Amino acid sequence: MNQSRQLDLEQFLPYRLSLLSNTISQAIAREYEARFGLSVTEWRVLAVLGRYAGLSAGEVAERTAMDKVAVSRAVARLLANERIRRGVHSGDRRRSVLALTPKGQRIYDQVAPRALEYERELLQVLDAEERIWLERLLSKLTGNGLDAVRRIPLPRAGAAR
Amino acid sequence: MNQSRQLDLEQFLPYRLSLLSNTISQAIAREYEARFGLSVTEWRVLAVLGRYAGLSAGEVAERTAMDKVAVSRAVARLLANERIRRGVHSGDRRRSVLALTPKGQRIYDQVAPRALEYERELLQVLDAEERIWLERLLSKLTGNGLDAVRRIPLPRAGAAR
DNA sequence: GCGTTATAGTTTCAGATGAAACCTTTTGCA
DNA sequence: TGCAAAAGGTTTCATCTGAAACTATAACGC
Repeated sequence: MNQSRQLDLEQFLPYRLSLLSNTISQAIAREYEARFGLSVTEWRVLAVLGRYAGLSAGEVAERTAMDKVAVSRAVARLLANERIRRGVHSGDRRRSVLALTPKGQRIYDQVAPRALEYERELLQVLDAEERIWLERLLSKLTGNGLDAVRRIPLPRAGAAR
Repeated sequence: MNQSRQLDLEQFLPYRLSLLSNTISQAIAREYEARFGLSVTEWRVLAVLGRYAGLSAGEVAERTAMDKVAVSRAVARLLANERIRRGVHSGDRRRSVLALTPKGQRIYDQVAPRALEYERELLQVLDAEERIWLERLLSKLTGNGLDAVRRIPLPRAGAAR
């Protein structure tokens, strides 16, 4: 990256990651929106429920790394479109129990293979060895890397406001 | 990644990238905001101008991968706080000529090393070989990978709306 | 039991965002 | 020249977003 010292945005790791990630996400999001009227948040909820029916809103939030407000809103829209249904947990009436409707299932069945195709296409520019490294680097950065970043202390104020 | 077929959000490359990128960005953004009252967009503009004084708004947009609306707003706020100044290009009065003020420069001088520290901290969990691969993978994915994704054709409608 | 605290989820409010419309200056060209 | 089209930026509008406040239910401590 930067051979350290001067900061160059184009070379700055967080910036590069953000650029890569946003470009990919937007390309996919555009298609979800155009074909199914699905936002990214709705798509994530759908994807998780397609795999694990019966989750509560909170559990969906965990698995999608969305906050509960975002989940609540995505769920509301999916319900309005009858793509999911909501029941109440027996034994805890605060908890919801979410699952795809047949309509939601049909959308999921179309969207999921599409998503995998995007992934395949992206990975296709990498050879086998590179893919292994990618997996390894992603895991390491997501695990230890994020922990390290989170441990960085805020420096003493010095407010240059 | 997915050994293909079933879609599992946690294993899905675009999702993992987005998660990693957002977590890092948010950690840094929180500090910019707390210490300098800088949003990410403002910070990006500042970073680019700290390195290349005299750019126009459009040139800033290119280098930061922000759209011109976002740049316009970030510039407006930075101007209001007297962190940058704006001149008019001699010979093209549509064009702006942006540069840091001394105040902006002082902030840049504090923020830039901090940004590099975040990057260092993140990279610290990787050994030398891994860093080389990271560089290589990022370049490849950002170049060919994104091209490949962009080439994916939209499938015939089939609207399951 | 019964008040206090915690948890699941929704709503509100205020700020951020992107697309499209807009204004101004410049460019291309008949 | 003079006018249509393009380019640099800004504003508007409708939507999205997160934090904090709020509602309803459940769990805890006595």
